Amino acid sequence: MPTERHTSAAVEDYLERILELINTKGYARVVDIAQSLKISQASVTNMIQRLDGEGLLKYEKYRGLALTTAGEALARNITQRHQLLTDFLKLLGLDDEVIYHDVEGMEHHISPTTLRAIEALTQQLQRQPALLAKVRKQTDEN
Amino acid sequence: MPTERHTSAAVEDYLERILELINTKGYARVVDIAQSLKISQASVTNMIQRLDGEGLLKYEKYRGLALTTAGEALARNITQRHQLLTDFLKLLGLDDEVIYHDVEGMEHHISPTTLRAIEALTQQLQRQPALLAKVRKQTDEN
DNA sequence: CAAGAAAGTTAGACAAGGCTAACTTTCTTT
DNA sequence: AAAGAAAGTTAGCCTTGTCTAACTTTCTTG
Repeated sequence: MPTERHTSAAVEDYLERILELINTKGYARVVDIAQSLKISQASVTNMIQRLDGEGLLKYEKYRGLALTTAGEALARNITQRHQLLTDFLKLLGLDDEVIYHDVEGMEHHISPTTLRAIEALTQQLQRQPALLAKVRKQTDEN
Repeated sequence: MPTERHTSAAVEDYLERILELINTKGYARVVDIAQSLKISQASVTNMIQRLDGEGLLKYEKYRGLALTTAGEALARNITQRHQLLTDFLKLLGLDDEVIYHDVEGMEHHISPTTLRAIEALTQQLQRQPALLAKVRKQTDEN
């Protein structure tokens, strides 16, 4: 049985970006992760070593890294949360910048149950363009 | 012009609880705040002194504290975010426990714009019991 | 293929926010 | 009003996650 993970927001952010880099560039170098998260390379090296210790990725000094099964599962999970929340907020007609910022903050604090509910809601809302129009209008008022 | 506040999640949590205590008991003692946030009294004393320094509350050693205008404004703002998010999730039929947990995490990361949109959505959804029923059913499926 | 550039690492510092233990002040109770 | 209880404070420590500066390894390129 997979033992319980108690991942911090920071760890989730790292894994999310690493997966994204691997998916888009094929690999994730320290320098890329640092740029993507807007933190120093030193900080990345540090965290990478910790994540290796925690079995979330395999790391070879000066060489490179790859997510383990556990790490990838976690990364995919976060990515899914990110995507679902983004889809939901997009539906409400919010700016991409605002969406990105808020999702980045909220994604670490949403439980599976709530996520499911929002997924269901998003699905239903997609069939209610009139209702969505009202929401958008009301939001933009002022 | 009120200078920009860059309050941490921790600061927001303190202010929120302090306002809640004042509203329900009429005052907020260190021991109450500690119990409410499930942290030690020492930590509370520490933070209280910091918040006094930042002008968010007025504090007299061994005596008591009161929110300043700025502190109360902030506290009300957080409380509003909390309430709005709670109302929204309640509509989706989620458990109180889940709602509480998720709101507690998310409330610190939601921008005014997104909050407005969710407020508008909540309002519209209240007139769509059939849609909400579908969402709830879909959420509970397995 | 050697030297400079780029990437990666290490060491040491720092801020936030939490803790415990020990001490002080205030409150309560007799 | 004195003593014990409750509340509050201080000091010192810890963890997380960040940083800069200095150093090492790897890559690139003439």
